Amino acid sequence: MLNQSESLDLVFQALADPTRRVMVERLTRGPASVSELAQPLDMSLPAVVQHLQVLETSGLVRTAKVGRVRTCTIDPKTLSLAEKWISERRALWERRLDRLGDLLAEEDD
Amino acid sequence: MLNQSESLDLVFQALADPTRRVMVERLTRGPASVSELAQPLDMSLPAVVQHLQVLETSGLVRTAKVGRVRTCTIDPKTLSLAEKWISERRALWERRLDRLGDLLAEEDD
DNA sequence: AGATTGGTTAAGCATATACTTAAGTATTGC
DNA sequence: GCAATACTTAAGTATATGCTTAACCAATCT
Repeated sequence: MLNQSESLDLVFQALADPTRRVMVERLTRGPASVSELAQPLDMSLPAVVQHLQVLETSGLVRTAKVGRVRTCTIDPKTLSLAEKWISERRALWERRLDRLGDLLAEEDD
Repeated sequence: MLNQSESLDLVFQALADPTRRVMVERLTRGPASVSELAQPLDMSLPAVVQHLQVLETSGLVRTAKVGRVRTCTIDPKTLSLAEKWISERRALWERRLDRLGDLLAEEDD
């Protein structure tokens, strides 16, 4: 099992590549096979599969092979993990700015 | 000027490192100098500065030097950029699941 | 059965990342 | 002025990342 920080490492690392984000975008429109994912991408199939593995070990994507075709889907829980980390920091920062505003207002009294 | 995709590359890449996330967390509690940022971190000062540079070129952090001390603050706009990308994908995926649910419900008629 | 499709494995390579130590440069305090 | 503080610069290194090509395997189609 991975701890929270290691998971975030993997998710943000996975999202840091434009090819992988294109793959994620494609998958938000529904499941796809490996070759469907590869079709718009300008690189070899093994390269696509390597990106797919990064997405899979990050937890962002789940895959299952039926016959000879591997079907890929998004796992939105992992996407939320990253979203939550960011929104919490932003909230903290904004609360701080509010407190700062209050302090300045008090000083005007 | 950077395009949207390149910005996202840099932001997610910046957030993919636990040391840098700790630095961001520290900065959400208010501005800090380089040595204050370095203090809880178990690495050399140049290493911290290198991380700081990654955060700065990603746009997540802004710094300004006054006298001999460099003060660092968060730029929440960049944090929102990443948050927005994720939430949009998640929304898209959830809408898709809803439509799928509707379709299945119709089939029951 | 033989060819095609869809994906996998392995090996190699160029560049990027995450550090390190050593030495240097401006402020600032005494 | 001299020392301490707060970085800064440079150079080196080990590991990771993002590809490539070549060869392989296992379902499916004809």
